[in-house]
Amino acid sequence: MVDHQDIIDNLTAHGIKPSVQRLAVMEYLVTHHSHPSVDEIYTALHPKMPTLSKTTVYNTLKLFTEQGAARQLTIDERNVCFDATLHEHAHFLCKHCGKVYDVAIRKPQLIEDTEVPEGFRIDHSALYLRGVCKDCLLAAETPTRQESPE
Amino acid sequence: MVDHQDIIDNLTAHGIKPSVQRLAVMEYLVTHHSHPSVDEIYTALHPKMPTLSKTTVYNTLKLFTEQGAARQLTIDERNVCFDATLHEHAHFLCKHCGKVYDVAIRKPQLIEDTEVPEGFRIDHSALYLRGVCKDCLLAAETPTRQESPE
DNA sequence: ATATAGTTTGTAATAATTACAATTTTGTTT
DNA sequence: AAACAAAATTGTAATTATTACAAACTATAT
Repeated sequence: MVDHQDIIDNLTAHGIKPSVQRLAVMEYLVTHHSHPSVDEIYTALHPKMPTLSKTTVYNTLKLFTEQGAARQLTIDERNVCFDATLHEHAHFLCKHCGKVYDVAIRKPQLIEDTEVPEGFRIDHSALYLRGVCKDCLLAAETPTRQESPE
Repeated sequence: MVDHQDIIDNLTAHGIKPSVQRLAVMEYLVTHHSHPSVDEIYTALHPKMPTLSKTTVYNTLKLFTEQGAARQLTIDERNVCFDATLHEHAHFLCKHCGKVYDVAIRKPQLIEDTEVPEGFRIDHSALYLRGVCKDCLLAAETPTRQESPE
């Protein structure tokens, strides 16, 4: 459903020259909402682009983040991951399977709920939730019915 | 102002046996609200406890987190850091100096502002803000009055 | 005093990320 | 279209955070 030209326009609109590698990374981001890590993106793209370097993936995602074309998530302490969905939303990390889910925010502007000290400039906010996702809860329940709460 | 016995009681209340090393780490946490990293804690304690191992600091903070005696923050992508303040509050990372500040939350229960999917279990939420702190803004303004907004 | 479990330690291994110089590609000027 | 300059990509090496793990140590119970 994602038009190639849309991706080019998206990059261009963020002041990013649409090279083949950058297009590939952005295309991966907009077609996979799994909040991939650098390694995940590299591993997925490498077979079709054997000359792609992991450094390029790092460089590209850094550029995307700086130019506001993607968001860097630090919800998972093991590695950062990325999201090209730009509207305000929260993220949920399942501590069991490690998946990161998007969660809609009812009332935008979370910052207004905080008492940010006078004189501080806020550029960005992130709401991270942790717990166990539905799939993992069901899977844990079914087989033995013997599970620790953590 | 923090009584040694209070720290012992705090650990015990969380089911943690108060060894010398664990006491030292917890004491550091409750007397330093800088949201220290493992390395910061290790470097601070090592001179007075030359046999202390960095692995022990890792083990100890992992134990604290698991037992609910401390929180692990993933706001800074460079390394995780820790906080022994347990009441609900947000964190602010200054992208210039790297300091992490506590920020009070006006209305608790941020989770209620999100549309968490049916069947998910949420154990924890974290609100992370990023920007530039007052000190860094002032410092950037004074000398030249020539600053890029980022 | 001995056995046992729990804790700490140091080292080695792993994994994520960054630095950097060489190469390739792209764009521009002649 | 050749020559040049700038930008982007690549591969390797270095750095850093974290984890694995076995040995040494400590505390506790018998």
